[in-house]
Amino acid sequence: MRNMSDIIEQYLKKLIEESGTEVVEIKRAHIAEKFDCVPSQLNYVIKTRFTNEHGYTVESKRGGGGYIRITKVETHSKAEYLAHLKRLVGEQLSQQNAKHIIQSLYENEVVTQKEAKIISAVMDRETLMLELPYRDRLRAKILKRVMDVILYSEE
Amino acid sequence: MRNMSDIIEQYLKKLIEESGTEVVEIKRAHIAEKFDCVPSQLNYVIKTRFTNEHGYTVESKRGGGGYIRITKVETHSKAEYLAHLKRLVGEQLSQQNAKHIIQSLYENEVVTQKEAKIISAVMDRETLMLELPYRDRLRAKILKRVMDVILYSEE
DNA sequence: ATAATCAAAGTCAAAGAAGGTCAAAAGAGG
DNA sequence: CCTCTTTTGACCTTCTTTGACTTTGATTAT
Repeated sequence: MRNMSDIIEQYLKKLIEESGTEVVEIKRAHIAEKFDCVPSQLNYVIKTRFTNEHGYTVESKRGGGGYIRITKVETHSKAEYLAHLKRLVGEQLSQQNAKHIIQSLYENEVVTQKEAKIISAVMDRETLMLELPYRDRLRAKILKRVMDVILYSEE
Repeated sequence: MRNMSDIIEQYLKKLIEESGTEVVEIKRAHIAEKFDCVPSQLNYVIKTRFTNEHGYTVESKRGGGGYIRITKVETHSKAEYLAHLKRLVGEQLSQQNAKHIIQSLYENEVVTQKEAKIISAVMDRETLMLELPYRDRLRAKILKRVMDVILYSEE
């Protein structure tokens, strides 16, 4: 094994596997001590090896009783499909195109009807009280974020 | 459970549930003693976990025979409940408060977990690339629109 | 009645306990 | 060498715990 980050990565993945639940909750300082490194190295490991793209979701809480929770998520072929749509969205997105994409998501059973309605409502130009270059940019940003959540939230 | 505040929160919620009446009345000092903490920790727990945004109302009385009464806001009529939350949102909404409200919607089974995650993602400050007075306004606008959709999209 | 006293609950700010960020320094590979 | 990745540490933000002090309500003594 080449370096600390790789070792910690393996360790965390083993923890997840052994837990049998696809979830592991750690104390940053505790792991840091175990591997004799600074706490922020954990942030580095997580940022480079447990990203959405790698198929993980990370939540955390500060303060007393704080924690970092890493969850592994399944991402079959849906990932491809969503990645494709995200590329399609690009940096700007008209309301028209947004509607089409949401319709596609619904038809492919990636979102329910209610979810589709929520997303549509959010991206309506009435809701996004902004002038035009910005509005389309925000809409693109929102839809791409939503797609990430959809992909990485199916338990 | 990770810390005292979380433990006390769970305890109080269990009390409410078990009472069957959506109300619970406690003695601050008594609970503090039970959990071996200072009385003012109860105020902290209440202020951070039993707010209006969370769907609770709190009344209290000082002096001899004093008490703290926590009431869970009735959610029998979804319309009423959503109207209440919309009023709470007002014209501006911080990310913090948005989180609380979404949590409340989830706990009251008005939205699914996936829907909650989608809505949270949309309202994240990372997503709404705007400076501060505008961002909170947009967030308020979005959440209220989403609530409308939720209300009118079922039954 | 009034005042004094006791019995709650409320407020607030400081201290403590996590985790997060960022950029500089150090290493590894080509 | 030059670039990319990893390691470190100083500083930041968020959340929790604690305690001294305040306010309010009830009771008791004058």
